[in-house]
Amino acid sequence: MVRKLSVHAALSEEDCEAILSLPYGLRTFGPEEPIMREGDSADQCGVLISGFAYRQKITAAGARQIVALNIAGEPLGLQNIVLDVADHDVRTLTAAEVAFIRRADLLELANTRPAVGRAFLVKLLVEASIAREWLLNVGRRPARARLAHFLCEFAVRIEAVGLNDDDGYVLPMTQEQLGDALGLTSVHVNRTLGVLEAGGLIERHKREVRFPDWKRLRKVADFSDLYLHLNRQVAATAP
Amino acid sequence: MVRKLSVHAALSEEDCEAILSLPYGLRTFGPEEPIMREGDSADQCGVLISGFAYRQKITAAGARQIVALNIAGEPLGLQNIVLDVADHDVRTLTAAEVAFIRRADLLELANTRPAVGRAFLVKLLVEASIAREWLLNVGRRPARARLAHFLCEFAVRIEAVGLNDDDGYVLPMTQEQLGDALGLTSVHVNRTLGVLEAGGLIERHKREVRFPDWKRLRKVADFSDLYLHLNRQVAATAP
DNA sequence: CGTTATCTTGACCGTCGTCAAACAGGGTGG
DNA sequence: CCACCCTGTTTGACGACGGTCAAGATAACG
Repeated sequence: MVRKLSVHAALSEEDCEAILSLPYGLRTFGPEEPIMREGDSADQCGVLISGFAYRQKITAAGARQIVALNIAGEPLGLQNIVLDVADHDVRTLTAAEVAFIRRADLLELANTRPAVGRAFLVKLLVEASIAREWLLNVGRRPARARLAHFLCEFAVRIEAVGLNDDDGYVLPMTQEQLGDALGLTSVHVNRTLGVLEAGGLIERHKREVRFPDWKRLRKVADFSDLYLHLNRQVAATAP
Repeated sequence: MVRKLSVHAALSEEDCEAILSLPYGLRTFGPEEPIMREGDSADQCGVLISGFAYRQKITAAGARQIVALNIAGEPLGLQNIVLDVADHDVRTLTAAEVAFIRRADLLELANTRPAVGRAFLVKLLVEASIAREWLLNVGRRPARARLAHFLCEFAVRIEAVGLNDDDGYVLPMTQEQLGDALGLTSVHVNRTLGVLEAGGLIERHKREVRFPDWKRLRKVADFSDLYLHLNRQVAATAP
């Protein structure tokens, strides 16, 4: 279950068990509930066991930007390992379960089992890479490509952990949340979805999205999965 | 000199010397030269000894987004420690010197001296935090606040390493680069600079910028330096 | 069934982009 | 020393992409 963590770095069975044997507290959340808040000084890290979560920042003017999406199996407050104060909110998107692990335990584990520490580091770096791609997306792509890119990324990411109903998926978010992730308004997201649909690039029933012409969508989205670093090509282990 | 690295994490003298004693290759760059390219599989990391650098990504349509800025003293290709292929370009902004260190050496050092590994981790996390703030900035703030925010961040960051000529600084970049960092066009950057100047929020002669009313600028920019994690409040060391 | 959140659609407007030209400054070479 | 060019800055006119406001249509939910 938590083994999805090993998507990026090869972890031995022992490593996995070591993680699973850590003391943790399991909490259940409903949809749209806060997990951590900006300004919190947390001494715990979380692992998302099931469901979806997202990270957001808010402008003084009240505008919201969703800065990351998290899928079941991904760690949540990894920042807290060394930074004392959270610089953004973490919230559930859907109902979700989160396993909280004490920072000290995690640090110790990383010390005794380098492969585990490595796995966390990879996760961190991939998240940073995704943030950079989002920056490009929000800063430089027009709405249609921007939305298409998001849909592609989501497709690839959930397929990597086997959560997709093949050929498509149901988006776990409202159009308003979609807009907040893309730097658009919900109204414009709605219209742009319509454009993609009219162009035969997506099909949808309610929140379910399918991709009748994946190749063309990728092209429109200017999507390449290089930045997701899915190939597991983790650097050679230390000497 | 390289000691600026320790801005975020307390490093002992020994740690610093251990870093300095690593074998490295020093390279000198002119302005606007590539340091690493997307797709490269580098086995080296760099430390920016002097000058400024930036990271960029390019759209298929040719639009550029600058996704990060690097100041003298900051590490450059830290991603390469565990990720095999670079997902973005790194280029010099001004003339600069870069010390290249082999990945293996860095990994070994991080193993033998936990404080050093910790320092790198903090750097990584702070960079990720900055990326999130940029995402908020580009996605949700109008041009005036967006530009003001950038100017504030730059002021605080270079002051943290003592590179500012007190009360202001000279921006090491063209308005076009500024636009590419902010998701704007150079034309609009120019006009927005004019607006800030007309409002008495900044003064400028050529590329030198001064801040006659720092408090008001901060307010307009909606700037809080929390996300820069400058307070050195690094989490308690491992048990 | 009523109540609420979400989606959809329309009309209108503004911020920002595009295209283009003029201008300033700094190097270079004749 | 001046003509020349190249890069960067500034300014104008115009247009478009996306935002705002508001209303109606669908669903979800008690």
